Amino acid sequence: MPKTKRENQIPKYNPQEIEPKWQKKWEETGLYRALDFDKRPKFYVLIEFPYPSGAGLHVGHVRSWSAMDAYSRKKRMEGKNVLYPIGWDAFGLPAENYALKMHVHPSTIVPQNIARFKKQCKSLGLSFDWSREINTTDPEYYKWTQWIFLKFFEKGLAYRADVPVNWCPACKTNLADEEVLPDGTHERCGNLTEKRMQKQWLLRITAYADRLIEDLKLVDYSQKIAVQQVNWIGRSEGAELEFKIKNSELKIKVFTTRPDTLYGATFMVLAPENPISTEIAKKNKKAAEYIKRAQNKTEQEKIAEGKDKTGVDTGLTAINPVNNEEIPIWIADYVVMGYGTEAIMAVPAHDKRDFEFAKKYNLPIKPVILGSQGSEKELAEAFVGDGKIINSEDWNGFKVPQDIKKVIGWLEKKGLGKREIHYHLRDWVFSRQHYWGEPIPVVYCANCAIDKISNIKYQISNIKGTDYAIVPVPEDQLPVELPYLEKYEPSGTGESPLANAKDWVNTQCPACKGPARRETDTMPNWAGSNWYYLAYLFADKLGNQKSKIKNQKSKERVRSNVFEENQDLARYWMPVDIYQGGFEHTTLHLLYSRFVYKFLYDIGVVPGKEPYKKRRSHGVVLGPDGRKMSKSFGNIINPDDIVNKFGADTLRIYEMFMGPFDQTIAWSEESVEGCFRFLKRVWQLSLTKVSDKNTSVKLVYKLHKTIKKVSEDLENMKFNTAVASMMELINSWKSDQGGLNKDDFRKFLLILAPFAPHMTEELWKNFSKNKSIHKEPWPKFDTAAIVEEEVTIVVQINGKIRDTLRASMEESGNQQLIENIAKKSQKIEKYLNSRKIKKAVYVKGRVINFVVV
RNA sequence: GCCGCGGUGGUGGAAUGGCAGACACGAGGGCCUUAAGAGCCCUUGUCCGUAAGGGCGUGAGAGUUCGACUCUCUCUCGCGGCACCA
Repeated sequence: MPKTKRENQIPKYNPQEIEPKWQKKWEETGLYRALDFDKRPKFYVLIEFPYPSGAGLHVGHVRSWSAMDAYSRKKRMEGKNVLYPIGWDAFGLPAENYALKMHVHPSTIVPQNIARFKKQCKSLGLSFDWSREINTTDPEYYKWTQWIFLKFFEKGLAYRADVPVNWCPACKTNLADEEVLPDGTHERCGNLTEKRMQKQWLLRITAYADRLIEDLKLVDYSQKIAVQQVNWIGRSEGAELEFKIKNSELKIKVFTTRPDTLYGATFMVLAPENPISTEIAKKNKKAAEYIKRAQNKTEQEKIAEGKDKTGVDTGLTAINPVNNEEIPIWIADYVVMGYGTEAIMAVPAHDKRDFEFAKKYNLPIKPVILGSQGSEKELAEAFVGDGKIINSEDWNGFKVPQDIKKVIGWLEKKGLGKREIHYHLRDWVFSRQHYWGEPIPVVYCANCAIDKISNIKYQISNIKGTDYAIVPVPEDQLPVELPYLEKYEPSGTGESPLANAKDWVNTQCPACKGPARRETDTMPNWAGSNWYYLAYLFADKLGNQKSKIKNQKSKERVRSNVFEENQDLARYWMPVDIYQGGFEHTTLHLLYSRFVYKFLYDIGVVPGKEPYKKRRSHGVVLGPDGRKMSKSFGNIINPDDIVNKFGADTLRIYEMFMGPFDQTIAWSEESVEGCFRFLKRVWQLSLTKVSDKNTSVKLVYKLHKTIKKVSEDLENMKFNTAVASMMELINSWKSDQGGLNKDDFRKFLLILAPFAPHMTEELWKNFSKNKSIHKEPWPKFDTAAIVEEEVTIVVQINGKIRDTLRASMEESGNQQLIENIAKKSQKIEKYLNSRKIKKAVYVKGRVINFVVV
């Protein structure tokens, strides 16, 4: 006896068999290749290219890429020429740390990791255009990362300076401000960073601060992202003023956003790091001690200390430029270094911090702003609201904040101050003391530093008492290749391990041909991702097709400039239509790459001001226990396991179904099974309930509703409800007596295709022998089919639902008729009995509400 | 402190100002099976009630409205960002 009748007749849904088969086929036919200059409208979908870690693909990658894959597939079906590329961001600390841990050279381990990532991506059936694969560690790629640096240098936007940097003792390198979390820890490794003075390369991102804010108007970023960028840049407008120190040549420069409170300044505060503080400390022991103590505090000590303010009176006085009043000068660390002028005029009556400080040290408090209900009595707290200026001679009666402009105008006219803008954003620290990065393409030449002409031409850097000219490596000598180093551990001294590559370091100066030293610092791991979205456009010229390049003579290839030569490609493809990535990159990669693109625009090699037209971020996928996935918690979900057990289609659908795309969500194994069940049901129904007979009116209605819903939801990136609506459809299909007509089933397969590309391709064989479902046009819903013939109208009494009634479309247009039907209902009659109807509100086809008394 | 986002069943979550809880998970019951699994069917916000039916329900409170998960205000809790930033 056969086991059951069914099992013998119907082939089981077997993703392990179907999926690899189609993946192979798609690759062979180049199904997802984007065509340059194609006549169809272009559509550029970008996901953040991964850093190929040793851990392999994360389910978080899958969430983002599957969803954008579905989006890309729909766009293709809608007739767009879609570019959906992938590459590898393989330089940087994580790769190097991993290599150190595994005792394998990064140049060996990185390709291994890439191979694994690639295999995993392919097993998901993502529709990447693999012909454009890029790798930031390829010399043909980083040659152009270096070229961009040279351009920055040429325009004076890359410079070396002694600046306080964030040093990570664990990673043995300095970091950019953006890489340090508010508690002072390194965002990658979690170790506490320290402040150090060090000579560093910086990129002048501050020169672009206003444009980075202003041009957010040109793009569509989600509110959250735009706000965070604006906050980070932290623009504030105000005035800069000078206070003379009594009996001294020194002057204290202050920046204030409240020049209107100038008459209320009762003391001044210098940051301990302010050079004037240092000067004062020379003759004042107490001040010197205080400064020393303040500078030794770590970030965490400062946090522990809270807002409790400390300070020291210098005994000196400053002269208020408006009224020549003499006020004491203090040094206190609540005035921080690195912002403004590192000195303030303190107005305790109208600033919370100054108020606290004044109370603690018994300093005078003088109100100069009167609020609407305010009085001039002793203040219990600082008054920071709007009001009228008082006690301020010429300014009395001015209203703030409106009249602050007038105050600044007044000050400017008298030559006492000027309008000034300050930013939280600081220049981007662009050098790292690590091996695994792009070498910075400059050399240091002592000889050229002596030469007077060169002196004008080059920046001079003093290293250990000797002046060196910083000579850029000429473009035709790029790339400056990273030498192979057996030992590449960071030294911890602040010097890059590259300094040990003597043969490489000692070189010839490109300018004077004399002996010179190469720069040994490398670029941060953000360097390669600054322009990768452009690299995809001409990937074939960036080492992507190695064989081609190796055949060319080296000189030929350096003479050409990929940016200048491929502007037509950039004009065709740029800007990116939608850029999707992690929220954590908002003030890192996203901000950096906008800055770099703007620079490239300024030097005329890219066609627009902004690289990304639209930016959305996705939520993090947490472990099943609701915590961040991590080895130490043992809660990591490996996508391979899910693919092996349920197939890629199930994994993809689950990650889209799990919740709203932009929301953080915990993994749930049981819910994955639910999605697997869904696909199994589709498979089953396709084999049992598809026929040549007409689909019932009800089911046709449901189908077209679903087509409409899925089309809209995909467009709005509401992947979870798109999947839910298809589940609803199959529930109706399952319970429907007849099932779907072949042609209607075909339509259903088409809308499912972006979500479950393998299964739908397999089932599509019944409709087309040769043409892939992914080449088919996106179905349109039939407006006539979704017109309802009958509607349910809710009957309310005073807004409470008491009954529902069915009416034809025609009837629903007649309020009087509906009212009458409703009134006749037994349930309603009960409520209307002996009560007076004050009015009846009718919303056509929806609700009839009787207001009764 | 400032800015932004959010609070809906046992769980993840749905709902152009118009039937709250779609869809899924979990749970309970049943069918099928030697059994397990898979599959299928029913129930599942909560309280009262055998039932019919009814009361209550979207963090709390007020408001606007014929009608509020949805809009406004106040509060509260949670998440994220910025922060002695002058």
